[in-house]
Amino acid sequence: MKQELERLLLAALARLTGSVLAETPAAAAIVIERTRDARHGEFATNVALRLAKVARKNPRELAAAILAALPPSELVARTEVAGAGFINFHMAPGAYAAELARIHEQAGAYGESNRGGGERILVEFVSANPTGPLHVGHGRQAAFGATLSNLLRATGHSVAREYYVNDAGRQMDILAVSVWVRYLEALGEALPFPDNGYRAEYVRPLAGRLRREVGEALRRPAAAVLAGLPADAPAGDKEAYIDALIERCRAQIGADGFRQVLDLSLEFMLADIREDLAEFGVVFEEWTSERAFAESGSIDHALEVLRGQGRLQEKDGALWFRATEFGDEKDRVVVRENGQKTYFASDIAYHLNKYERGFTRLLDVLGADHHGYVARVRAGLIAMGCPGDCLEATLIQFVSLFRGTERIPMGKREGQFVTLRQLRGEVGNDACRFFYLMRSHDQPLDFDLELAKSRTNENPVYYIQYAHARVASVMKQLASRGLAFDSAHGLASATSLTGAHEQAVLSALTRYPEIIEQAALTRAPHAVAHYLRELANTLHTYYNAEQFIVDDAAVRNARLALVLGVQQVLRNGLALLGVSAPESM
RNA sequence: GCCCCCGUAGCUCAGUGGAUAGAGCGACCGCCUCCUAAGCGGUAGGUCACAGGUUCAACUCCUGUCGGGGGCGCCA
Repeated sequence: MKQELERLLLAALARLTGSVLAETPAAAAIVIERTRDARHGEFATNVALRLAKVARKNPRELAAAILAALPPSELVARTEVAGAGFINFHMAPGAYAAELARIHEQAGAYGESNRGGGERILVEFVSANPTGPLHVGHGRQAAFGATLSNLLRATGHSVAREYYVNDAGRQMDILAVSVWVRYLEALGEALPFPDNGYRAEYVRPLAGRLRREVGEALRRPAAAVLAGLPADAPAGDKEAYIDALIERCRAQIGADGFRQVLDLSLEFMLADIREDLAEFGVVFEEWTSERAFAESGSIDHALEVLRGQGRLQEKDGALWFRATEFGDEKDRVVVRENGQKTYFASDIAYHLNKYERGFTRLLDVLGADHHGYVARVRAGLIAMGCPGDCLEATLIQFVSLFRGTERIPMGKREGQFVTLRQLRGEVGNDACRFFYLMRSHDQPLDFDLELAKSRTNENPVYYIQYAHARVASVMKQLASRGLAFDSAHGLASATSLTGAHEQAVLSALTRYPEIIEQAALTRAPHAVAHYLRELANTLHTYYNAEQFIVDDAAVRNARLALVLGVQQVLRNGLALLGVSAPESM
């Protein structure tokens, strides 16, 4: 409906071009909104107010001129100039009936558009280090990234979802050495666990697996492992200690042995993460390994591009990227004194690679702690000749778990650690996805386990699912009375849906495409969650106020067509969120 | 020191520069002889942190102040 009005307005403005207006405004300048107050009609636009200045006319006069030039449409019952110069549109009942018919016809595709014009977007999300299971914070990023991808697809973008696996670097070494120490322990060697190691429980089964695979081949006496190592925390430096321990491990079991432990750990953790996400309904087109990426020479390629642009500089034995020339607050090291490429070098190389693969928009879903990272990577991209605005980062604020009013402590390195899997197991996937998406991403999330589990009216997930199930229940009731829904009859009679409740339902229902478009554009999946609650509310209200299964066949079929339309839209919206739409509850 | 996010009803939060700022929960009062009461209706509850600025129009944009949360300083 809104699109039709936009088309009409644009036509009117084109007609006025040359006389009242110097030039036709861009389509993007036309803003049509739902009205807050039904007395102002269903839609309103402020174009006259916005164009008044350049047209050198007073807004109300301009609005009247626009209305005079507006092509006739059977969807619009009446228009008016209101207030300071708003144009209000009152829709004809036939407009809603036509939209309802469209819902029935398009079914699962209702709400989709091609606004994106096939733009190629790469959405990178989760990308958690494979050094442990996903925790509840990653869960929020997973739900957000998956739903945002769904929204972008629904609005006509070509979307690829990607997980960047940080399988190179020191954290993986620390995991490997942690596994090795647990393995030695299991074989009876007495040695302390490193302060900076991965202490959590999931490391032990990894050690068990290593033991099954290699037997005692990688066993070394504790005395040989520990001899001459610096002191660990608290007396010494835990970083220095773990680095020394990693070196000792390599010396004791050889580079191949170390690699074996590392690969086994990596494979195990990655399989765990992949399975966890799949069970959560989150899938990726691509899992990019940082290690494979580096070995392919792509980082060197990026550094060559930078060098070619004259953006690199040697200083203090290290190689620097002059990021300050691109708005970053300081220059950045890309190759350290010891010859190792930095994480930053690999990051900008990876983003260059995305761009070179043909993606014109790189969307990173990141934890809120990564905010400093964005300006750096953007600076790198610009320096390498990519448009800086192709990179867009969405920062996801943190999640706190509550059991009622009691906060559940979390910490990654410590033993206590609430995983996504534990959370899903406790509250279920549906509540999990919905609760994660209920709040704006830049709002910290307090996730109440008790609320998410409760089967009461306090729980918004069930409220929406119940509305869907209720319609299914009505249809069962219909069948049990020996009646059938006549779709053609119902849609033809839909102009009779003029009651206040019916109007409210129709109004909410037909907003769906607008919500989807807006949510995709502003990267705001929570708008869908809020909308679905409102739509469910109109359905429940209508349900309480009216009988749907009545004797008059025209009324009955029209009402059923309406509630089936609601059910369809609820199903479509829940699908975007990754929440199931049950037939009964 | 620098950076990011937030400040809206008792609580938790919505609100792409528009008309009288909304929802849920909590509180209070009502509604099943009826398609699922996991539901519905009503009442009460507001200096949109504060001060300037931009604008025909500011909860919304800009600057500053105060308050809360988080991050950064060749670590990944």
